[in-house]
Amino acid sequence: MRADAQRNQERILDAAEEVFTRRGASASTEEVARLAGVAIGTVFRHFPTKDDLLAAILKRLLARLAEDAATLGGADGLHVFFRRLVGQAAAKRTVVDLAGVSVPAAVGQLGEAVGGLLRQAQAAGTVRSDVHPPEVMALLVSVCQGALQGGWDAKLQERTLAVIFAGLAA
Amino acid sequence: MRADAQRNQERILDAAEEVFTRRGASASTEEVARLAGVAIGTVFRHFPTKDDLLAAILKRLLARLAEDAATLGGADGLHVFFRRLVGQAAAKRTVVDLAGVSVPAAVGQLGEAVGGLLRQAQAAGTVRSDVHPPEVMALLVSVCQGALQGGWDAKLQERTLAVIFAGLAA
DNA sequence: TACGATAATGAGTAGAGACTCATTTTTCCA
DNA sequence: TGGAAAAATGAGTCTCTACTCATTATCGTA
Repeated sequence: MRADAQRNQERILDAAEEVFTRRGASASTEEVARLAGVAIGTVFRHFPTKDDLLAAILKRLLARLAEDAATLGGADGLHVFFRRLVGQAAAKRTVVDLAGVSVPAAVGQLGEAVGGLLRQAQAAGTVRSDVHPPEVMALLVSVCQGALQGGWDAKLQERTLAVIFAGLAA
Repeated sequence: MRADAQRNQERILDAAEEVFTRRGASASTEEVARLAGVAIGTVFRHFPTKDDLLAAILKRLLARLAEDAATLGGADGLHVFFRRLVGQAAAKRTVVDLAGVSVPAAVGQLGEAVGGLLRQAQAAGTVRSDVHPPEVMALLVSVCQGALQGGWDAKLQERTLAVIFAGLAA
């Protein structure tokens, strides 16, 4: 891949994340191009379809989360991850507003990372042993969407997570 | 209001709920008109803007929930309400996907109804007394969005709610 | 540096969907 | 029942945006 192509692809991804994170998935591709400083045709050369672009940034977002989760661990790694996710979602309007996009592989990776955190928390006795990965993922998605929707302030984040943590506690 | 006008307004609301609940808020106004069996102009006579239509059905949905909540009560009324909401959200794609619509009054009513349920549950000793209405609403919204997004099956609904109920328990 | 291959450009196309309005139909009261 | 007000109709307008493609610019190699 030529150097300018690679540079532009990264610029486009960054711009797309910024734009879709702010204005939602219905923002126009032209706005992405403008922010990236490239022509509209360039965006479509790299991502033939708007959905391809959405899928690409969603994949990157999920991969970043999985990576983040992988650096955590220990007795309260899961709790830290919950807090980070909610904090981010409350601040931004993350792009997890469907649009029909799906990225199975990236979701799988994140799932495994979260599974790892859960196992460690259970081993440390911080979390009940009859809790399974699927409901933990479900809670993460829920609380992420909720914070996103409602723009929770710090106090509300803390109190809501307190209930969930109490529910997970041994 | 003339009889035909009232009849059509109700038909339009029903059709809109059906269509937007199924295909999401980006479904076209024409599809609503078609399902309602009226011309497109009639829809715009009753609801001058698509957002007005969305706001109207959101308001009706919230009012219905508030009414539902008001009929519940006792030690586990709150739990029943949680279960119903999640069950509905998992089945349908409820219209709470923003679209910039807001209906403060309807939200207020629902909030009061939920507040009542919380008070009763706390009086009965089913729920901890240091839990406040805002985080209960936040959990409801979260879990509703989560179920909506993920299409939870019955087992996942049960397990996820079990964690939350444990967190709320005295 | 020259040149072929790769990429960028941006005006243009096409289609979808929100909204309008002159005309026709329906309601309902005197 | 007659007729005026209210409502319904639906073809048409207008804007917005995803996507194309002939042309121009840039890159990397020999």
